[in-house]
Amino acid sequence: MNRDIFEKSALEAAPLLLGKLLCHRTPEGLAAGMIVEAEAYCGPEDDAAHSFGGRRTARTEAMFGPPGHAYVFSIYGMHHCFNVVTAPEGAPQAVLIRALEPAGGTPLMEKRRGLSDPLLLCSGPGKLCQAMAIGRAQYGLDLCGKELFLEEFRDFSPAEICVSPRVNVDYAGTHRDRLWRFFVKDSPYVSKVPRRYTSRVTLASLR
DNA sequence: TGTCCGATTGGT
DNA sequence: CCAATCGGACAG
Repeated sequence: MNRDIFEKSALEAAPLLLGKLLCHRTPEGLAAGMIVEAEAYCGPEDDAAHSFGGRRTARTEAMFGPPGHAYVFSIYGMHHCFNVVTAPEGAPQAVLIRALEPAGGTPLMEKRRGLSDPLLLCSGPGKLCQAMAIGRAQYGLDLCGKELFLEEFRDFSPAEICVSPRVNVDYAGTHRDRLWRFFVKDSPYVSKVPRRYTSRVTLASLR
């Protein structure tokens, strides 16, 4: 995929990433899934972002780097989350990929997840990292490279994209209720159907 | 070094 | 609702 989409702000890039294929080539084989859910983390001003206040540490370093690279972090001592770094270098923004619709290498995903229900393979940020074998080793990888990369797949019209508040960021202050989660309308592969959500509205109204 | 806690998941 | 389980952030 062309890098220009990654140069946009996280808020602009998140909905555009829906419908793209996330692919991971490993010695075990190729696994791929279509992105159906993503959240924007908007940088220093965003209370929910790891880069809030400009926090720059070994963990968040990738977010400060050039766009189109992987920001992977571990959580709860047992899961990983995968983000696409967006915005120009120096602007620590990222898009959390929250769910995929399996699209290739499904047997490999089933083996890694230890289950076969396609609805449960990648319906959550931790689940998709396990299914795709994304972990510490993929931290910082260039997503325009040959190992972990995105590909054009299909497009969704604004009418097919819904928004809701982000998941599990109640700790965040003023940005807790921002409608910065984007997902494909009626997709059974979304991590969880939010209580409240609306059809996508204009970018301006999201701010 | 010590303490605290989470952008989750799976089971009650 | 709740526990699992540990790397990372930060205070001292």
